[in-house]
Amino acid sequence: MNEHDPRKAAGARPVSISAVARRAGVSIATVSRVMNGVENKATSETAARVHAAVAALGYRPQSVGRALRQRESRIVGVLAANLGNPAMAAAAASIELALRDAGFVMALCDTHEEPAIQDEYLAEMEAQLARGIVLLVAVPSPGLDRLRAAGRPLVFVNRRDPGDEASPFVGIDDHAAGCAVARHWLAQDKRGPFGLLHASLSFSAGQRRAAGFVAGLVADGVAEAAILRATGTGKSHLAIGHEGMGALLAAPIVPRRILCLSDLIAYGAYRRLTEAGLSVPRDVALFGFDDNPLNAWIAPWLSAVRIPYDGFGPVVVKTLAALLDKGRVETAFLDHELVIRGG
Amino acid sequence: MNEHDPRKAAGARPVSISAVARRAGVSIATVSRVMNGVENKATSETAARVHAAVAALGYRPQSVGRALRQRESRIVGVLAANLGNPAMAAAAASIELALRDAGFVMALCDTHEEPAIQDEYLAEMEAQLARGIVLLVAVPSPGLDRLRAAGRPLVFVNRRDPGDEASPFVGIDDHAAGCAVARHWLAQDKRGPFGLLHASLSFSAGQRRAAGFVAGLVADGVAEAAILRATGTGKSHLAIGHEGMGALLAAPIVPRRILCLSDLIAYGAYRRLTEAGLSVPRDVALFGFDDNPLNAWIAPWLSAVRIPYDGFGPVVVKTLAALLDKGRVETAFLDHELVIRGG
DNA sequence: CTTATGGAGGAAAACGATTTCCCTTATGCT
DNA sequence: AGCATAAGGGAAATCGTTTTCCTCCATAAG
Repeated sequence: MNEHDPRKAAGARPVSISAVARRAGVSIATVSRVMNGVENKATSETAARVHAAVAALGYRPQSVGRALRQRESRIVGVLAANLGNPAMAAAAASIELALRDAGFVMALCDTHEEPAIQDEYLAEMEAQLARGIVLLVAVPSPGLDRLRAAGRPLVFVNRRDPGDEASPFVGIDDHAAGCAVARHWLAQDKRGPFGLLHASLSFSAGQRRAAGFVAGLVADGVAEAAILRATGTGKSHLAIGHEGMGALLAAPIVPRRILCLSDLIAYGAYRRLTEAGLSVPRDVALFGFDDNPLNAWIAPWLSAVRIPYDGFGPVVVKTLAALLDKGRVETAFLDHELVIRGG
Repeated sequence: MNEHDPRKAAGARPVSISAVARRAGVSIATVSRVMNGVENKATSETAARVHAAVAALGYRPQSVGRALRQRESRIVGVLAANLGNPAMAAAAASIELALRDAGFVMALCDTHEEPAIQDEYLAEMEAQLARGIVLLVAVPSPGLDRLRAAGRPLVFVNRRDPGDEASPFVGIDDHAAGCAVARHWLAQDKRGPFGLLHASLSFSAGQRRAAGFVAGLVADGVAEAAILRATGTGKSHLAIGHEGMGALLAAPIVPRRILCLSDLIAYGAYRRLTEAGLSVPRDVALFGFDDNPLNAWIAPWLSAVRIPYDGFGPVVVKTLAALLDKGRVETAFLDHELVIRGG
């Protein structure tokens, strides 16, 4: 109702706790205690006066003051490997929401899967006294080793800690998911060859997905030789899929069913197939991993293992909270789902 | 070469400036000055001792201390409307890179185009003493009005400040871009009707794009009545495109060329057309806006106005720097480009 | 020989919050 | 009455920096 903005009247400086204390006629200690809901430290009458002053001045505590004193800020760093991947963006959005609900503030970064950039951000998060760090697909790096050794709260999402598989982790059971794809295809037709397109297999997620897929096929009698693997160069999964698909096309018998260890790899493969005049999924069926939200709209030709990124947030925060409050290391597995499209 | 991590030996507390000072045998003031490169305040010999101590202890200044003293942190808040849109994710990535080069730290948030969430983040950025705030597609909100009135450094990207068109802005010339699409289509065939699918037109970007498109058509003799507009409900551009396309399909004559004011709207329209058994672009041609990086891989049926998000970063930072250093309000227009696909 | 001048560096005061000691007062119990 | 206890609240220390004074010393100019 009052159109006058108190913050402007207060001058260039933002309203500080001492201004509130002065206006309420109490000490800054009392204001602090009321703001933080400390019990038995203020009569309801005093608290009301403080709240009135806070409202009148539009006071909001500055995070830096608190962070300095407590040697800990409310920031939680989220280091994502590639925000250009809609699946990761979805995961980040979900995590952000959950963090905010829990009273944290997300600082989101894109590491481009570069150890140097990851280290840069890890150091920056330390400098900001971040409460914890969430690594949405981590790469090995010296800084990561340092923080792990120092016992800082780290939560790994989607890809396990490359330095210690026992670190807190949130993700799906990659082996089971790979296996499920194999079973799904075998239920249709047991004849190979099958294709497997992957990026670097030096990380846990890819390894497990591939291993599960192969294990699933082999368990049902498919020969190892009937599983053709290919990859590409560089960091872009799109380019890797494109290049890897080129390699598969050069095989004596081109696989008619190809598992791509990420949606982006599948996109690359799709383009390569289109360039070769082949139709997806009529000539070649592709199976992706992630099932990012756009697939339903523009990739009706792509089946995929759906990773429930939308639901990651609460689980990540719960895992982080367990680490912070009780020092307990938790690993949470979420359920995947096969989304079958096309045909 | 030394495997012993100095930070662990220092105990739980991170290395502080006083530890460095002690080790170097100087005062903390001198350490601070050396770290900040203050001239004429230390002999090269003293500076060398300080640097040696910094290296030995692995010291990195804590941002909170500095922020508290200077009443300003190195954080720049980037509030994006929707990170699920790959175009925005690309813009955010570019901005992040440029900010880092300039010595800032990005804190990225997703406002979901909700005024309440945007305000929440604006307030949080204030509490963090953010150096500036970049709004990657802003919505009107009380908090935004407050910050603008307080003269805080705000840079608007892609969509102008809904409260003041004169605020610093980085984006393309939307009117010219809309006009360019019209001319492109008229050069092929002047017969209508034409379609226009849009989300809310209460914001500058959409308004200008639509106005430019219509102006371009009308200027070449197309009747206003031959331009069919449609939209949908809700916030999701995907759903809006889907629903709006449904409306256009109900028209007496279905437009064979439809401009969608964002790629996501085009995706929604694509799905609706596919559901109706129509082929894109054979039966209906779609033109999008943004041309997000995935289009080249999986949307070969979509022509689009390419907005050079990859190049936004340096321009945004330059605009922000002009605002911070010289208090100068700049508006930067980047060149768009028509990307023609399919057919 | 005095007196500016400027380089080198230390002591201490901020910055805005939280938190630890205190001190006062009121209440309940013997 | 005497005393323990607890509630209510203030003064001041503290967190890690930056920055303002200030001092000391060497050199150059007069």
